[in-house]
Amino acid sequence: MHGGTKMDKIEKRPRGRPRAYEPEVALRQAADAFWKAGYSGTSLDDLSAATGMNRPSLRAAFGDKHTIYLRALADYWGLKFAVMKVALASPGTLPEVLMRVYDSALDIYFSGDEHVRGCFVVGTAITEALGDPEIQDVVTGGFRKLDADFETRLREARDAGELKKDADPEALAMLVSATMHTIAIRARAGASRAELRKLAQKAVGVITG
Amino acid sequence: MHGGTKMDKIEKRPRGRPRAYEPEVALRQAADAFWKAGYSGTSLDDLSAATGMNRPSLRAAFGDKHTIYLRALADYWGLKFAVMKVALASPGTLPEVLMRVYDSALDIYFSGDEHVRGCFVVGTAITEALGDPEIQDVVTGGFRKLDADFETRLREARDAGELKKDADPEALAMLVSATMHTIAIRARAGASRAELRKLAQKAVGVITG
DNA sequence: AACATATTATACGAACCGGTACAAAATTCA
DNA sequence: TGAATTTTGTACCGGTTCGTATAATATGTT
Repeated sequence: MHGGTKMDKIEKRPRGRPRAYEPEVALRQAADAFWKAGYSGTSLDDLSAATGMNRPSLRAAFGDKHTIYLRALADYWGLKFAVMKVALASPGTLPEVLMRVYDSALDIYFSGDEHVRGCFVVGTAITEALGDPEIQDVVTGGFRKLDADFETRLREARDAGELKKDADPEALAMLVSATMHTIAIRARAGASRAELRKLAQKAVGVITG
Repeated sequence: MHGGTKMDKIEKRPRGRPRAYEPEVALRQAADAFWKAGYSGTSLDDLSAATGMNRPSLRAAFGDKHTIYLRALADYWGLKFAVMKVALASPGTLPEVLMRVYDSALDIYFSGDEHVRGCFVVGTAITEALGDPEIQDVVTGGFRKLDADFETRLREARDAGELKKDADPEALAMLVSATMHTIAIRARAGASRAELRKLAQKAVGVITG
């Protein structure tokens, strides 16, 4: 539970008073707070309560509220990219792979300790994106990457004969993303995991012909 | 510019000091403010500035912040339902009708005086839905209605021979909604109207076979 | 033991927040 | 003209928000 993966932190302790938190853990807890109530709906006191750190420590460790949010957002994209990469590279037929994509996404959307959370980007960044170019850029970049990854996999499927020869990988990738987006939205709106999985199955059925 | 549509407001003036605003106009201006920055990101002072009304008047006329937001949300759904109904009942082939659906939605999403706004629900209500059951219910109800309207139209199309006999109207309706949702999200993330229209065309192509 | 260093904890400040009391203003009615 | 009625505008309230200055604490170094 505490064992290190690489060198078990034999790093010489730094000079002063030791930290009372682990940066990675605290940042994840901060992200959880944003995930629940959004950027504007989360105060520094909320972050303080979520992490156990007081405001000055929070500031010293991660910067101001905006910076903390951007870090949480970047971490979320990192997780999503990694999970999607694994799912897209998994073996099986195209429908199986796509269902693995959606099941992996649902794992994230329903990863809250008690309740649903939906997608961090759709649930918190989309609202802020209009008035915050920095957030907007990160969001747009992430969508572009996922679109491209889906399209690549669909092109492979077409070339492997899993789709009709005249199938349009770009168009189908848009629908794969669209299905992801509708699931993200509906999760936050209260739909059950079973319901969303069924939706994904129907979408995959149409997309793969 | 000021002429009435029905009876030109010959209604006898009420007793006291006359209102300095038109309730419908003010409510729309308040909705615009929420639309830009979200529920948590909009203060009563913001609403006051947007409507020209001071806080006490705002309160007396429409209730507290939460109530004002719920009214704006209900009005938005009303507009969206009406516009979708017109588009779905319009003449033409199924692809033409669906493109009219998306063009109508884009009319709303790009109806801001200066910038894009995206979908009011996706852009502002989804973030709050998790922690606000009242908002969540309204959002879910709206989605359900639109899903049903799309499905009805698709079933008609199938029965009219515009879709394969074994087409699944429910599955296709999910994809019609999903495409709407991805457009709503991407609009807020900064995509251009032309780009989104192209996306819609590709999606309609796949959906209608 | 004394000092240097890094973090934590408390407390403060200025601005903002949602909401409201109260007086001033504008109108109708008698 | 003056009373009644309704809205507006100002000012205030308690609480929150973000940020920071400052003191206390816990460690390594000499």
